[in-house]
Amino acid sequence: MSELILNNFALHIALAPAEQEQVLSFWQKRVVHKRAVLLPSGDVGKYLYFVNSGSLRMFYTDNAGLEHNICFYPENWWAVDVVSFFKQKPAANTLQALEDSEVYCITLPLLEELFLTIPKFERFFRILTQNGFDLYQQRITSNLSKSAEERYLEFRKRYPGLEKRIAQKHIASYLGITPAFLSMMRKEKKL
Amino acid sequence: MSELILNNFALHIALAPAEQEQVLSFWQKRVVHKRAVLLPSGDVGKYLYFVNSGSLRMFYTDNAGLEHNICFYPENWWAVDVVSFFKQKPAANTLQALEDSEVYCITLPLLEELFLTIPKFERFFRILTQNGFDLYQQRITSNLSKSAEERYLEFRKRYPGLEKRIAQKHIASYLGITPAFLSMMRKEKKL
DNA sequence: CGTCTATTTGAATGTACTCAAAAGCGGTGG
DNA sequence: CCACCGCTTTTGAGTACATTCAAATAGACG
Repeated sequence: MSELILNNFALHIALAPAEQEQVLSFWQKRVVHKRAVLLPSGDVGKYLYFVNSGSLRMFYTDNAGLEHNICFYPENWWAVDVVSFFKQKPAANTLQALEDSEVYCITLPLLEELFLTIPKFERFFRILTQNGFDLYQQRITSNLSKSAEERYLEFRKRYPGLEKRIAQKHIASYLGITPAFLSMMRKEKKL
Repeated sequence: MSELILNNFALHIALAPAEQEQVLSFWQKRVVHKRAVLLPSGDVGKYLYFVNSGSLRMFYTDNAGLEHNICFYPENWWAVDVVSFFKQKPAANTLQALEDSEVYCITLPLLEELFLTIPKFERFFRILTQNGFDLYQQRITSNLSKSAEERYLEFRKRYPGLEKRIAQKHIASYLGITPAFLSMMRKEKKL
């Protein structure tokens, strides 16, 4: 069986066959059901996740109790509240499954052991953080400079096919518009 | 003379007096004039900056040629296009001085030497990246969930007094509104 | 001091919103 | 397996927040 997570590692670092076997032993495979909460806001992030199948979302709940989707994590994405996990602080956001999903997870102590065992993983996770940084930076400029329609097209480009798998209200929340407006826009513009 | 940059290091790591002296030798002090461009978009980021006095901004120029401010860096802030500097790729954004400023800068090779010489700097810059990540994440939720007025108040809280030092159009661009609307809002709401 | 750019102000406009109602879809239990 | 209940999406009408454009004023810089 070809493991998606090994292909993902291979994007940035080369692992010998023996190392691949060894690495996998650090990870725990878990199945989570649709709507399951992997990290409730306020809790300290215990795991870092790799999504093997299905999809997750991270969202912020505002003072009025409204949820705002910060990011989606379909298969082949890494999901974690960076600050909560690495600094072991209460999470400002919630991590939840959008579909029945299969994830690999690892705790911080084990991740640190992995860094000691196979040091090139330091490099791998540094690159991951930088990519996440880049993603967020693009998201900010996008929110500042682009219309709702352009942002929707960017969403479709970043997450191909995801619009058919998850609720429209989640996409609307990610774009910063109302579900009603997204619905109208898709009809008018034939998107 | 008490160095602002040393106090900044002390926020996350402890340095012995001898180390402090040694660390400073890695940095180069530079004076930049108002409107000077420290990193033009398209160039590969050569330096990482610490702002000792004055202020910088990072902005994205869209297809229509309009500038959108991603972040401000007044004194005691670290300024860098993370992806361009660490991955040595062409910058998507521009880094420019908003006021006459004094900065400390370091190249990537020298930074890597610093990591080898005083390994706890690895930790320092990892924390810095995580804090930047946190900042961006908050900015995204803020753009998704808050009104222009609330975002303006957040800006004032994050950058105390900066609204009196830089042009309103830059603040408007940071907030994602027009200068005309910011002006009107400040008048109506007495902000 | 003059020029250039930034800010203010006002009027007309548009993008995206709220609220409400109807229709559609999905999950659950009988 | 179907019927029902609840949540999601659609649709429409009226509305508000923020925009554009233009002109007047103020401020910064050489």
